[in-house]
Amino acid sequence: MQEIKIGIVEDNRDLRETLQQMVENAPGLRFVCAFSNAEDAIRGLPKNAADVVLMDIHLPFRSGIECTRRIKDLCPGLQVLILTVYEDSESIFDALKAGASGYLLKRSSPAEILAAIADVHLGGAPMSSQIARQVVASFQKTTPSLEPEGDPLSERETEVLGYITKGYTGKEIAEKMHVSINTVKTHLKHIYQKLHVRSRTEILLRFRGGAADA
Amino acid sequence: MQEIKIGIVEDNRDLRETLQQMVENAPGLRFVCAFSNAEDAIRGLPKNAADVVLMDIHLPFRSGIECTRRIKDLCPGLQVLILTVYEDSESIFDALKAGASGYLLKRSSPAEILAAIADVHLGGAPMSSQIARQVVASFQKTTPSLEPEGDPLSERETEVLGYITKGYTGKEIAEKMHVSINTVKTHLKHIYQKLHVRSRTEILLRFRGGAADA
DNA sequence: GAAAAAATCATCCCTCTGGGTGATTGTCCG
DNA sequence: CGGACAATCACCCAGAGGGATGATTTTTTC
Repeated sequence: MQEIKIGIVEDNRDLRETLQQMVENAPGLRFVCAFSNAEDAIRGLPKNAADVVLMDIHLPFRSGIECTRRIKDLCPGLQVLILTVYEDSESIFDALKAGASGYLLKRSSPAEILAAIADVHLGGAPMSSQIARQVVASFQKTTPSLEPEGDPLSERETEVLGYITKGYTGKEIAEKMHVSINTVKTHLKHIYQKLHVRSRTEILLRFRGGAADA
Repeated sequence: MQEIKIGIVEDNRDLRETLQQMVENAPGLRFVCAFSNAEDAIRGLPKNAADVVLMDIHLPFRSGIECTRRIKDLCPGLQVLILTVYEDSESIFDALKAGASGYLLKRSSPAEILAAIADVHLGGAPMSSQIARQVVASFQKTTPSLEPEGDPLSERETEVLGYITKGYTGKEIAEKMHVSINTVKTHLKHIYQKLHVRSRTEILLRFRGGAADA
């Protein structure tokens, strides 16, 4: 197998050089570049054909998350491994959303770090199962309950809601349910009231992920 | 710490009894019930206050995935750990969507199985990093490229698309972008042409997950 | 049996949406 | 310079969407 080419983005000089040496001494890995800040990385990384980038999540100006987003935009094939001190769910979560493939605690042993690099290069996504759980949880929200606990939808209303979330128009729903368009509209109004929304669009937005933002 | 109460759903008698013995002999775990098919499990599990259920993914009639969905519907707090022979991405993926908290290969060592149970009970989601990667990938689709490779959206169009996916109306977008509603409509028309859709609804459906179905 | 909730349908009204057509102003590139 | 493209705006039109109000029937519940 070809050597895995490694880039490093880390503002702490000691850690950066430690990582670099670790990579240089590891069989199967080749160190190709290192940067101490996001700007340099965004400019420099596309020129160096790295396979995997170790990215500190805490960078001076632009954060590692923003940097990850930009890098993945420029080089979609490149794998980003987030380096972090704390298992701060929030930011790791954001990093994954930004396109990171996994993450690594800075206190990990060299062996763990090398294993994670190999893992990510083989198509894995190294992460603790705590984080995995959060990702899975967010993932499962693609089919959430959607009921505001106060006023349950009636059977027919639930049915209409199902069609709405699948993108059917009012007319199509009326046909499928063998009722008039007016009936569908009435159900729809009740659904809107109960879910506190004012349009199908709002339902579609709630359905699968209020987690999406820029 | 309180003992973790374990339920088992597995049609193969040998494996079921092996698992049961393993649980009974493990400190910190207590075996509470076992079922050989989905129907019994769906009826019996709610009565037994288990914390974690080991669920075979291949069950005779109703699959373990469907069973998981039902169980999670009846007992949302209960954690389901999928048991599988193969790392079949597709079905593991579906199981996670159905509400499973993680999965376990049947060929895992007793130590690994016990570790996974402890993990899931502590809020983790045990899974191989290969599966984690797939979950992350699906997760990242919340902000997909959406471009059909043929005709890239212009800068302004991309901007409008961004607002659309956040649920803004045409009028609101016009205000935010400091242009007339007509301009927004024009951009919209071009976006529809390029993405081959005919409404915001279709965009919302494409955006985040064509993976969602009943 | 009476009250409450669901399901059914209708009519009016007004706004938003999506499609068609066309026009003007830039800018970038050969 | 001239063509291509992006961005801007306007007008028209048909239809879908959403709000308000009201009515009838069935089912459920007390």
